[in-house]
Amino acid sequence: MGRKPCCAKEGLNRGAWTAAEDKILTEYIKIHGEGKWRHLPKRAGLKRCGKSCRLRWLNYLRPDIKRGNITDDEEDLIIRLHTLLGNRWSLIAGRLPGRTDNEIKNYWNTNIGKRLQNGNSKFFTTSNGVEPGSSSLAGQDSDPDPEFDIKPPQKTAAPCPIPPKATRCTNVILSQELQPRNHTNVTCDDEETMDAPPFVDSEGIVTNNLLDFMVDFEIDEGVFSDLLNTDIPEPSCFENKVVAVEEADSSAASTSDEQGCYYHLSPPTISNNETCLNNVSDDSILHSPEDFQSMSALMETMNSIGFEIF
DNA sequence: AATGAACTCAACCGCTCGGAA
DNA sequence: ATTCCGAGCGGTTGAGTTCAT
Repeated sequence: MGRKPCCAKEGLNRGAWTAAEDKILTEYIKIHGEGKWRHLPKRAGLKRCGKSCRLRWLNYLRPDIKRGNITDDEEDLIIRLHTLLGNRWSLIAGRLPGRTDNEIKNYWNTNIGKRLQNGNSKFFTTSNGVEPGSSSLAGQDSDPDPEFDIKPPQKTAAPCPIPPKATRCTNVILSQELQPRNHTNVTCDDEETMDAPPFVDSEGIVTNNLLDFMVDFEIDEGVFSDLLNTDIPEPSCFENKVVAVEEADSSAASTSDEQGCYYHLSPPTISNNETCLNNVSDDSILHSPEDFQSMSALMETMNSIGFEIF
């Protein structure tokens, strides 16, 4: 016996909204504001469930909704953020003013996802600037260029560096050569870093290399999604160099508190030394378009929240 | 022109989370 | 500590539209 659908009540309208219903809902929200969705239909005189009203308002009627095609810039940003965040559409939508999570989700599923399945995207570029599989968007059916054997983000099983739900981000590793100044949310923890667990890369290979040139910071009570939306008042206080984000092996965390929520901002490759960091924008250190994809996505995101990237 | 396939996207569904009681 | 409820999220559905034959 499953749960009753919220619109199961007899007499409620379902399906496409009429112009009249839109008008009623818009007028009501203009006067009374958003919220109390469950009671809204009755009070507004709509034969809809609250959930349906909420969705209609958020995805279609809101005045700040941006209509029209997704621009190239927006698409690039969607791809970058998806690389970073996975299918967290609302979070992605939050970075694209006027776009809704539903719209982005649909766009991804019908455009970008499909294109990536063919190993082809405007976003991925080679070191010489040539578009991988540059057969263009129109050439969706063409075979992917083996040189750019991009593994597209899987619909469900992709090992996204960020888990599906917002997770506390307890540790951020930044470049050592630049010391942070005081900030309310960030504390430097050099001593602990020296005793920090070895870095474990995505292949499960343990190395201490990163600790040679990384400093560990703790973000108190930080949640990664919050971090992405944070307005950092004094970006210069960080003066850091962030390269990429990678989930460390949670089993390497020293306390149970840290397990399952332990992240490193790290270079895309762990085999290089400090020069890797300094030359991170040099494509030569990137081993695959995938590296470029994830790194660029992170760089842009971190840059947008005030981190200095080089 | 007719028809079926493919595509798009608004809407729905089930689930989770967080706050209030 | 537990339960309830409102709200929000991501996955899925299906009606309408466009495209190909």
